Amino acid sequence: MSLPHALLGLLAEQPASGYDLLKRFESGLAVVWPAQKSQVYGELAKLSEKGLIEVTGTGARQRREYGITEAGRAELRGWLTEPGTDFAFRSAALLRVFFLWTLSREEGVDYLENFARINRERLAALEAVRDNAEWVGDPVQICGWLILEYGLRGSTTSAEWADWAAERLTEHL
Amino acid sequence: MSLPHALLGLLAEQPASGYDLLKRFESGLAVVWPAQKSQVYGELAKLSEKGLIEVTGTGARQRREYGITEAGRAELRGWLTEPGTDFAFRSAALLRVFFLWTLSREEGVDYLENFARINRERLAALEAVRDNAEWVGDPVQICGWLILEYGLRGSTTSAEWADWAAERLTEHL
DNA sequence: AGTTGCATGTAAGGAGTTACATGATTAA
DNA sequence: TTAATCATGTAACTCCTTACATGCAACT
Repeated sequence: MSLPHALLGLLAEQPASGYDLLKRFESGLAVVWPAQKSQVYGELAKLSEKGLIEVTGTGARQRREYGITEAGRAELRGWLTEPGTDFAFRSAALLRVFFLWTLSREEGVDYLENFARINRERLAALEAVRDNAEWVGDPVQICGWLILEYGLRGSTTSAEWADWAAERLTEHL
Repeated sequence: MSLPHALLGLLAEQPASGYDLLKRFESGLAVVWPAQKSQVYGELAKLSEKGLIEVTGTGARQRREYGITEAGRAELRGWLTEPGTDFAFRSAALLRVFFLWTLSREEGVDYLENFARINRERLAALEAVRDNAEWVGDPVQICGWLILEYGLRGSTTSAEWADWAAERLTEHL
């Protein structure tokens, strides 16, 4: 159950509407946790029912702004500090690699080269984010910076691995 | 839609029962794509209805063995070669990092140190797999080996990043 | 006779995706 | 007045998880 906690985390920083939250997902959070609008609006309703967030104001175009409650902050804290934390991750792109032996060598190598290319594109995009940001050093931004660095290191590692894997496939298949 | 394709991929290698497939998920595939038994049995029924797999034999204890059909191989091939491939991944562990600023410095550092520890444990487990395996070099095993190497590199990168991130948090928060 | 491992599922519910649907406000 | 953007949702469906449920076979 991560989406509700992601919303609580964003609202812990400042009040926001569903629309605002969706934009903040797209620019940043979506890299590690994508979310659809129907799901965000649905979760906001549930969180509100549970008293973890509350409507703090309304605006033009039936805008409804939510803020986190004390109960919400406690829930967020629990999620961040509980010991049995979920480290599972899923990647369809890696799953495919298990089955590359069913293709020809050329097709397999193509797949891995594409894998490398996608990761280099992502790396370039993240470098642009890093270079264009103004680093003021508030705690929120620092955590974003940590994730950004993870992205930089991770896409580099992935791209290099895919190059290596393409060579191994060429050699051994 | 990855689970049905994962099953097709495993059956492309050799016929197997739901039980067999579950064991093969646990030892290997589950790292990139976890699956529950209820889901596997359910998917097998669906794939069979669609004609992508078929019952190839029965055994003791109502064992039912499935094999992939030609239509199934075509479907698998399509999934592996289609251009608009899904590179999204989800990680609750990284999502949490976005919100470490809501904790104290000590708690944040604890989280990252635990992150590093988990990755070093995983690394050790993968090294054991690598060192205990007999490498005969058939195509199926080579693809497994590529994934294993991804795991080794990825957990190393993740552990080193977490060390680095813990230092940054200590310095800047 | 009892335990372990093999083998298959159902039921219920929550998480996530895709498509559809509506309406208000602002700027060109 | 038209288009873009802001803003909120519902409906239908699939995917995934957890808990429950059953029974056979082999070994001790």
